[in-house]
Amino acid sequence: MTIVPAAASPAFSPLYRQIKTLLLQSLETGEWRPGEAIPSEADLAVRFGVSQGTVRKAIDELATDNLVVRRQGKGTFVATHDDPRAFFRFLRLVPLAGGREPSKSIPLECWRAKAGPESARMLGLSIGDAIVILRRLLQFSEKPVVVDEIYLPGEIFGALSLDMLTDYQGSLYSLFESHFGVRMIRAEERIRAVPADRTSAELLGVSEGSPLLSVERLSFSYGNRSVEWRRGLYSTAEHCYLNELG
Amino acid sequence: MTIVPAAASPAFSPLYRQIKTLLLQSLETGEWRPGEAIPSEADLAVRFGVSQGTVRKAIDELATDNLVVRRQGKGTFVATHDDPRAFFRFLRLVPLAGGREPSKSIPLECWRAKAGPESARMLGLSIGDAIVILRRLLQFSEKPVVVDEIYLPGEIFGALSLDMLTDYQGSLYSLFESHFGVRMIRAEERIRAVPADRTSAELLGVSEGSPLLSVERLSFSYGNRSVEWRRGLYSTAEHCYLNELG
DNA sequence: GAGTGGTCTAGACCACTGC
DNA sequence: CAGTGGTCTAGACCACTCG
Repeated sequence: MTIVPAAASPAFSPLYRQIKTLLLQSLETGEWRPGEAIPSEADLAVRFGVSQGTVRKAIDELATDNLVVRRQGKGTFVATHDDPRAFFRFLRLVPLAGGREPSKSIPLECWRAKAGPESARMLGLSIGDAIVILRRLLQFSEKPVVVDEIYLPGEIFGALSLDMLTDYQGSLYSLFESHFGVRMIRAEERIRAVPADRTSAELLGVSEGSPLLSVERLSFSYGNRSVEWRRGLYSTAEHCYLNELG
Repeated sequence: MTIVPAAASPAFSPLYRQIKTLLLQSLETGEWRPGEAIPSEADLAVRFGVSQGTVRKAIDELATDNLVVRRQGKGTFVATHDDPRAFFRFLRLVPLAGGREPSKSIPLECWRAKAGPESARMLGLSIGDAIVILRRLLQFSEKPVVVDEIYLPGEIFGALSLDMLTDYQGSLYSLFESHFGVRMIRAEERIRAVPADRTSAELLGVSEGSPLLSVERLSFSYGNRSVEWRRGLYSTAEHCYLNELG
C-alpha cells in the first residue's frame, strides 16, 4: 500500500481521497456487503495508518455519495436498495394531489435478445451481444401509471426470468442487488414528451396519441459502469415528475 | 450572542450549525452581497469566539447549499447568478445531440394583475394581491424551444417592465438579484406531458396538440420564501430535460 | 459501561493566489 | 512575500445504542 502524505505535487491527491478509493474498492469487491456494517472509524484509522479524522472525511464523502449510511451509536453501513427509504431515490413520480400511494410492479414479459446499435452503445456492449429485455407495468393505487422497457446486459442478468420477478417482493434494484450482485449507485434521466403509441395507451388506459412523459434512464454501478438502460412512459394525468433544484 | 457549547440536551444544536445560522443571517440581510468575499475563516473564528475548524464546517454546509463559493488562495464568495456557470443550475434542458448551444431569452409581454387562487397559493399571497406576469420565449441556436409564463409578487417586482428585460444582458435570476435584491436559492419543478395549445404551438413552431413538456417551477429565496412561480412549455423535438439521480 | 459516530479544539503544514 | 482556503493530526468530550 502506497499512501503518500498528501505532499509532493503534480496530480496531488489528498490522503482522505486515497483512503476513499481504498474503501470504494472494498465496497466494490464485496468485502462488506449491502446492509452490513463496515469497520469502525478507529479500526480503519489503524488499518490505514492515518488519523481518525482523515478516515472520517473519506467516509463523509461516501455518505454524501449515498454509498454508505452512518448511524450514530451503531456504526456505518453499506447502503442497500432493500431499505424502503431508498425506493423513491430513483423514482421521482408523485401524485398531483400530494401524499403517498401504494405502488405495485407487474412484470409483463422478459426475453433474451441481441443488442442493437442503441442498447449496445448505452450499455457499453458490442452489437449482437446477449441482452435481456424486461417489460413491466407500474401501478399506483391499483391504477396503471408507468410502462417500462428495461435493457440489461445478458452476461450479468442471463438468469433473469419472469417467475423470479413475479415472486420477488421489493424493488427491482433490490432484486438486482441480492440476486445478481449489482448495486446501482447513480443514474441519468432524459425526459421528453411523446405521443402514446397503441399498446402503451391501452396498458395505461389513455387514448392513443395523448401526451406521455418519456423517461430514458441510464443507470451506473461502481466505476461508472452502465448496467441498465430503460425507457419508461409515464402517464401524467394524476401524477407528475418531481425534481428538486438545489 | 448566545452560543451554547453544543452540550446540554433537548433540541441540541451543534455549534457549527449555530454559526451557520448567523452566517445565513448576514447573507440574508446583505451584510455581504452577491459576488463579494466574506471574511476569512480566521476572522470569523475570532468574531464568533470559536475555532477555525468550527467556522470551516459551517461554511462547508453553506458551500454545499450553493450559497457560497470557496476559492482556494482567494477567499469565500457569496454565490451569484451573474456567474455564467450558474446558468444551467436551474435550466436542465440540453440538446439531444449533445454539446452546448447559444441561447437567447425574448421577452414577449409583461403586465400587472391580481393574484388568482393558484398564484396566490403558490406565492404565499392573498387572492387579489398585486402580481406581475411575464411571458417570454427561450431560443436555442435561433430556434424557439421554451415558452415561459412567470408569476411574481407585485410588492417586490412592481417595477419590472418589458424594456428593462429587453435591455438586460444576462439571466433573469441575475436581473432579479441585481435590480430587486432577490436571490433564488432553491426550486422545485413538477413535470408533466401536455398537448400544445394554439398559441404555444405557434410560438414553438409545432403543430397544435403535439406533446410538450409542462414544467412548473416554484422558486425559493432565503427562509424558504417562495418568490416566483412559473410554467414553461418545452418543445422536446430536439432537446430533452436532463436529470441526474444521485 | 463499552463501543460507535459526532463535535470541538489547537496547532502544524501544504497549495494556491496575488502583490 | 503575506493571506487565503485545504489537509492532517492528536486528543478531549458529547450523544446515541445496546447488552
